[in-house]
Amino acid sequence: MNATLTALAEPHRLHIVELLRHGPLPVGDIADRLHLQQPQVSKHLRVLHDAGLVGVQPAANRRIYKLETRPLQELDVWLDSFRRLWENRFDQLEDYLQELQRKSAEPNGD
Amino acid sequence: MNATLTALAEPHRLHIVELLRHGPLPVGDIADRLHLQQPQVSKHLRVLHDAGLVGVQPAANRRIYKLETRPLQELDVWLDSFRRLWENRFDQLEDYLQELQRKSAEPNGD
DNA sequence: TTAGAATATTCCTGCAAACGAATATTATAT
DNA sequence: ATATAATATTCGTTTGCAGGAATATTCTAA
Repeated sequence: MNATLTALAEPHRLHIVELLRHGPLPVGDIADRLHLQQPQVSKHLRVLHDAGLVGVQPAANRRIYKLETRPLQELDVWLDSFRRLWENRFDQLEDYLQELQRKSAEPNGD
Repeated sequence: MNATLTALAEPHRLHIVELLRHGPLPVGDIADRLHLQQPQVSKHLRVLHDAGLVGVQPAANRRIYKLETRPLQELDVWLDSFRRLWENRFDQLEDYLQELQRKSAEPNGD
């Protein structure tokens, strides 16, 4: 979980993940599309790989990276425990009650 | 998005968010339950607040922090674009095809 | 107004991470 | 074996946090 969030918290890495969503890519292509130096891409891919967010498949001279969905699924599960907070609309009710209280305390709106 | 991920990538802050999932809390209570110094909690809350992940409501001497679900909803929406990758099982098919290729290339299975 | 509780901010230090440049590694082709 | 392409790693530098300690702020109560 933490490794996943840490990996995704870096803008370039997030971008790489979004790029790989459309299919596997070799390192060079990623570097080209993101306008990054190849070494930086390799380093970012290493972090993503350590976090389990990408997998590699060697192909001749190149290494094809592809997205691994497991960590994203875990993130999804984690989010699920919060989902009812906005689906059940309990927060909207709370906001509404606060709004009422605010209006009664200060009749002059904003 | 990036602010959200950056904020959640810190273990203590993630813990605070999980704590606030069960309801609003004043700073002191958070510090107690997480065994953290109050100043550190205030600083983490500042980051969470800047990211829109928490809101504050002053109450007398104290400041009650509560979870804001908007950023988590955005994260949910972002995840949604990846969800079909594991729901449609295209990746499993890909794994299966790779497995076949691996076996035919090396008959002696590891 | 003064004392005290709850919270926020500042200053400092240490550390981890990102970048650029250079170099090393791995694989292919001749 | 050598040259070359693709990728990975290392090194040095810089920057951005996170933590601790101290201090400042804000609010309440008398």
